[in-house]
Amino acid sequence: MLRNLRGKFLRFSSNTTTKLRFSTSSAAAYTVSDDLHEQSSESSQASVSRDTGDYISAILSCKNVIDVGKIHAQVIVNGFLQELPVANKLLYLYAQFRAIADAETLFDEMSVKDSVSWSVMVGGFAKTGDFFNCLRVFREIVRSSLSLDNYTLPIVIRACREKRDSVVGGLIHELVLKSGMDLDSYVCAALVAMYAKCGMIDDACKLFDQLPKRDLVTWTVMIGAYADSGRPDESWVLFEKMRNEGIVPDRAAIVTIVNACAKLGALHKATIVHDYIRLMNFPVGVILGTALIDMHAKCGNVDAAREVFDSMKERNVISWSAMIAAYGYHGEARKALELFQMMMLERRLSPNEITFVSLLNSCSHAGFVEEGLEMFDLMAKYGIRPNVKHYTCMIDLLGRAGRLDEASEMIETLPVEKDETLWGSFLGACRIHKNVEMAERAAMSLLELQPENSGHYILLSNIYANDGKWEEVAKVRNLMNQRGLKKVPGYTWIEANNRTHRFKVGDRTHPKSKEIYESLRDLTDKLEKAGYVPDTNFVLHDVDEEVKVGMLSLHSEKLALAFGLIATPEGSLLRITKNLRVCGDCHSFFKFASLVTRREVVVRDANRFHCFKEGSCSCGDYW
DNA sequence: CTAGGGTTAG
Repeated sequence: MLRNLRGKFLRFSSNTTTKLRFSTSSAAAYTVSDDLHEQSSESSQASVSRDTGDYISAILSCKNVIDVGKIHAQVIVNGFLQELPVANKLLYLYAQFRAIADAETLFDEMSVKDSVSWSVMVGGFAKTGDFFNCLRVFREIVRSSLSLDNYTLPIVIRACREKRDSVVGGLIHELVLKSGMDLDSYVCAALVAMYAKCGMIDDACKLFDQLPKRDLVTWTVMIGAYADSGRPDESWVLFEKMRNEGIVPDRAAIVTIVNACAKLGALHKATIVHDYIRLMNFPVGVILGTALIDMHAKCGNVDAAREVFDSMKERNVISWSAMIAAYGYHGEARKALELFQMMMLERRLSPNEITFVSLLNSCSHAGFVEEGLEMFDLMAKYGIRPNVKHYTCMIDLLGRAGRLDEASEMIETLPVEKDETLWGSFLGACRIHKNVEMAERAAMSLLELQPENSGHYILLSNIYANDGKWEEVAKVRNLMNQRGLKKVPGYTWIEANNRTHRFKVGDRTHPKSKEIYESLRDLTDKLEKAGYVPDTNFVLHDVDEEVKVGMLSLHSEKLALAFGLIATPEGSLLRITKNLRVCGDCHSFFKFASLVTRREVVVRDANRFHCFKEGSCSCGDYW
């Protein structure tokens, strides 16, 4: 049975066979100097076990590959390469210093190898990011009927995770199950992480639930898995559960939950987590610090983000980029640009492609067209070639500013492959500036790229409807029905009294539903008197104008706002989160609402914040 | 002697 499974694994997992690469060993590059030789012969008088230990500690004290090579030479001269612990330790250190070629040479020369030797080789390839060869060596282990061990398995499972190869990963899982080994927590953690990263959250969850014992790492992996799968609320539940079981988080676990809170976007939870970190006196290093910056920023508190940034003793490019992005989300392009200038003054730090995405995004959110163009040109000076994300920012920047022709020309001459986000940005701009032809083209491209996304069909049919092309409308609708697609709901959350409430279009599930609708009707009346005009261009359905107005008033953003108005005390800030981009009509609705109700409203959508105050938005008209 | 989980964009 197991033999069959091994065969199956080998058939499925090997797509190519590569030959081993040979290279000169570092040991060969050294001659043994007299004093080393003397020292070695001296110690050869002693017992074997002591010498073995001596060599191991000598190897451990190596600071670089050259040191390892020197000891390697001694080991050869004194005939200690037969001692597996010694040879394995040499292998391990070559691998640690990423001298994988040296490790391979030594491995091939070793006449006796044990499971540790093999495991170290597998780990060595993984360390250098060569997951292909990592799995290749593992296949040799499987083929040679050596027994699987709990040291090698986590590494190869991680390799599958990195390669997003759930097929091979699943086969390894099967091998583990059928081999009758005890479920090891290292192996399980790796499997859960692998399934999660491959988007198979249900498999990850199932495995996690089956585990007889869960340690800190398995919990952490599962918490992160939920956050990665767009279910950060469940990350939070799991984190509390873990603590209730008496498990104390370490720094990696804390970073994971901070990350989940960033995705949650709930200010209240962000505060709790940060207070907890202070209470537990967790050292805030670069990684945790950066995660905190990101969390505070995404939960709407840029000042707290900046405070963390300023308090950090050490910062890397990621920390700077996170802080620049933080200002970008909040429409503070000036501060983002200032921060970038400050970063340039720090020698030894150079911006990476993400720094520029953050910068360009800041510019596009605030409508800083010229500055954005300048930054885009600056990329070349740092040897960074724009990728599709940079171009998306530029299309967004030009498009929102109404420079559709320039945006369109950029799309035509794009040296990179266009993705759905890029077309989505362009389409958004076309809708803002009501350019039907260009919108049609963008929607068609979206439909080609993602034929399974129902939103694109609705969008395209609406564009045709606006243009009176009813035959085309029917065609698109039919196509959508043929493919059995249904609409995905857009949700809106609002924080009130330390709780988060969720709404979807036309929601009536909330216990205060009746009051919410009354309040909304009231509010709409007031806003219309103040000058708000419903923009039915944003109703994605082919219905009468009157019906469209009715549909607009069912938008989840508005329900959330109406609820916030009745559930929170006057004068307090309203925090709203939307999982899709807020439409133009709601944007204008919020502007008027902030004027009429004298309430400040902060809306987060697609990682952008819109602060509505006294009838205007922090990002001007660049929503 | 060898092993699992953690930071920035979209």
